Amino acid sequence: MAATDRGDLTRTAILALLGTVGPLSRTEIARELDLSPATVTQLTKALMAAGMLEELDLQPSRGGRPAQRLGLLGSAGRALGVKVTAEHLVIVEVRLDGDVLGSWETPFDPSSPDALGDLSEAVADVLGQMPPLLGVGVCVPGSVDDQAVGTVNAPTLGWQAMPVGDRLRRRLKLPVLLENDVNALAVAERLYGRGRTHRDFLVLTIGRGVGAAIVADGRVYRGARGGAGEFGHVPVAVDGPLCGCGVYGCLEAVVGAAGLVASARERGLHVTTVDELGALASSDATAREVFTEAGTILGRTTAGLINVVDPEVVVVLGEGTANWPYWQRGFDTAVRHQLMPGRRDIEIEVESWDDTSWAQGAAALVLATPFDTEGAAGEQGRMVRARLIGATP
Amino acid sequence: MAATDRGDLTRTAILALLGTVGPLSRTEIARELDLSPATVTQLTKALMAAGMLEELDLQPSRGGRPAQRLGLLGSAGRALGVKVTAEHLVIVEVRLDGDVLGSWETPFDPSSPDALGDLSEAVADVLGQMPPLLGVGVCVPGSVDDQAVGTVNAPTLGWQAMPVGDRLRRRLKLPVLLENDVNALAVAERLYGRGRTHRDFLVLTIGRGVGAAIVADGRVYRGARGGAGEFGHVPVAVDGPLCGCGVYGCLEAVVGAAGLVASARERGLHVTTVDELGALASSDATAREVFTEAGTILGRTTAGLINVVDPEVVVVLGEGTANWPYWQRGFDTAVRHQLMPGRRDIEIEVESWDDTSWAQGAAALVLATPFDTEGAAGEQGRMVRARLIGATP
DNA sequence: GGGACTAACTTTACCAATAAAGAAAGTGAG
DNA sequence: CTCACTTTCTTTATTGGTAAAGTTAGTCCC
Repeated sequence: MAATDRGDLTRTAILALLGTVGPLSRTEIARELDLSPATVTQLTKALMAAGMLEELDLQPSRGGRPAQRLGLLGSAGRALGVKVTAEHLVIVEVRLDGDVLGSWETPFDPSSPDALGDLSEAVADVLGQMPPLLGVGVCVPGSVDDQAVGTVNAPTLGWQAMPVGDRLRRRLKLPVLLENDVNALAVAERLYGRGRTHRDFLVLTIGRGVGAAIVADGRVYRGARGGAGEFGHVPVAVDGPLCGCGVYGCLEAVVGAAGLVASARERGLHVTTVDELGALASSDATAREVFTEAGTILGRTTAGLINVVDPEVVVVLGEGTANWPYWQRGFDTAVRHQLMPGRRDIEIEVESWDDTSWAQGAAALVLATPFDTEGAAGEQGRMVRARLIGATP
Repeated sequence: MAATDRGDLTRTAILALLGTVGPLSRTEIARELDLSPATVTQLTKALMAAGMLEELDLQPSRGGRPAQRLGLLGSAGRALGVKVTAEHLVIVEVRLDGDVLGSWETPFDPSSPDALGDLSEAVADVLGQMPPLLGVGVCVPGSVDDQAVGTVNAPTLGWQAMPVGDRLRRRLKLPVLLENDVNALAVAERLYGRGRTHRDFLVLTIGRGVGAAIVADGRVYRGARGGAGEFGHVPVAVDGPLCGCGVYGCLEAVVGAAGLVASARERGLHVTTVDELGALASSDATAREVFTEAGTILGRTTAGLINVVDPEVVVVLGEGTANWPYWQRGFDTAVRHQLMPGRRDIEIEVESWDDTSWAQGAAALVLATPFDTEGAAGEQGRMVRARLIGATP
């Protein structure tokens, strides 16, 4: 992009790279960040002079001069990640290398008149306990209009044009990044998961809602108004159940948590949550059938998306993956059945999941900014990078 | 990206910009190409010294120093665009500003043992008649594996791993760019159509097949293996008709040309082509019903895609648009019905279409390379730019 | 007609990154 | 031990582009 306004982007990218994957040689850094060796030599020299990097051991030679590994000196960056739901907040503290240092959970009412104040205070409380960090990432089940400002539209929370970013920044005096929850997961996946080796992939989430994030050419695609990835609202049934979005027959209404429970009750099962349904499935064929059918519908719809987007890998995440073995029967056959020939070998991977995964995604928003070559995170990203350079003694 | 290897990218971008939209002031150029005014001053100075640009009239002042418009001197670039189908080739000659200078059509048999030889000769014949040009763009109904090489997979043509690019380059001694046909249309749209004002849009094509191209952040998204946009193979019916791809119930099998005819005959109409069906529709309600139903299915599926991709505009193109008034009844209501609230205001535009439109898209591949900041077109793109700089006297 | 203002350009100093060429530090074959 | 070769890193000259601070040429208003 620019020649001079990239700020410390490249410098911080080196620090962040070493922070996330551990010591590397100069050549490896160059390869990883798509720089010339000359540049890496220059920048690492500066970083070493500033006391942020040190030379470590020599790698055994592979037929030429042995590689000199470089390692981070001093504290690696840390960030806070916040997941906002209609009932509670989950906050995690994550180190640059992905290690979770701590997690907190508090009840939260997004419809309270001063919801943003409550949110700010909850985060501030956690912050009080710890040394300064790079920034705070927040993910919400909705769309983020202008990422630089952080205006949130989230029907699930009853939020419309909520100035979440602005408010948090004023209270916390830290860079604050906002993003849709599924997109945040995709950022985390790009930083620590399948994205390290793939530039084009899909992240699918199942749980209360159903979502998708599209990673194209290594970047999370946000769409014209930050609303890309509303996979849950692809129509799958002409006269399907009413969805929370007001439309009938959305995928989410059919295979989301509420849809599963409804479908189970229609079959005479007395369950009120997906967890109960999952527990029942080990012994009850009808319960398994509910999952299988959901898997079939999800699989068919996913196949369509794969045909349109042509990813290398699909990663499945979300609370719903707990019951994945039951989904899988239907899903696998449906996907393979509906994929175009030549794409049937696509890898579909279900990754581990726990309660803090969403919040970890949010933290990744901050920890990924040093790699954000396009400067998409804007002003907030620049601030994060400035803190990374400034923090290490 | 790089500092030094961008070649003449910016210089050619200025030439191409003036070629496509006509004379502009330095400030306008800077705005359009996302450069600083200083850079534009420097580069235009060089281009004027080289005799490629001239200063024209002064624009009336808008409160400050009046803008000095700059215009191209000498011949603007021209390119050839080739559309390959199972029956014939359409070739057009297009000037940088989008003007079509000529068009040719010849029968073509892709299954002939020397199909690539036939193709090369057909293009060479046309080339023989004209002064040298920037390059040749070729679009095919299929996917292009490695754009730099130009290896084509196109089931419709019976082509698998066909080295089209390689062969043409050797015969023509010109830069040759290959692309999927719908993606090529999207490039043209980006250069001359809605893309001039929108960075995120969808191109939908209806006709023999059904396709889509996704333009995200101003770039045509090609997917992991160049196979993005296979919208025609999204599943829409559980027990639908068999599609050419070997799967049952694809959108294309239902609302593609063959699907429409089949559906019409099921209803007792004696038609063998969509053209006949279209002619009949003006007087026959059943024929109209066929289109309306197809429009409904297309609309519902498109709404799903819009929900996932969140574009600003959708452009509908293709032979099938001739009957659009009949599709529209079903399409419009289905789309509005299935779109998430807040997206219902999306603009859907049907553009004019003629037999050479596909080939014009192919030519746009070449004419757009000067703007291809990411250098996606690789070596061939660089050659096109070199020719643009070299050609103008 | 003379400031105050504004928009369009230009100059200058500088910066980030590169290519190209070379130095450094090993391996392995004869 | 020496020579050819490989890989890693460094040096140097150069490039493409920028920000910041002019300069130029108008308008508008008194």
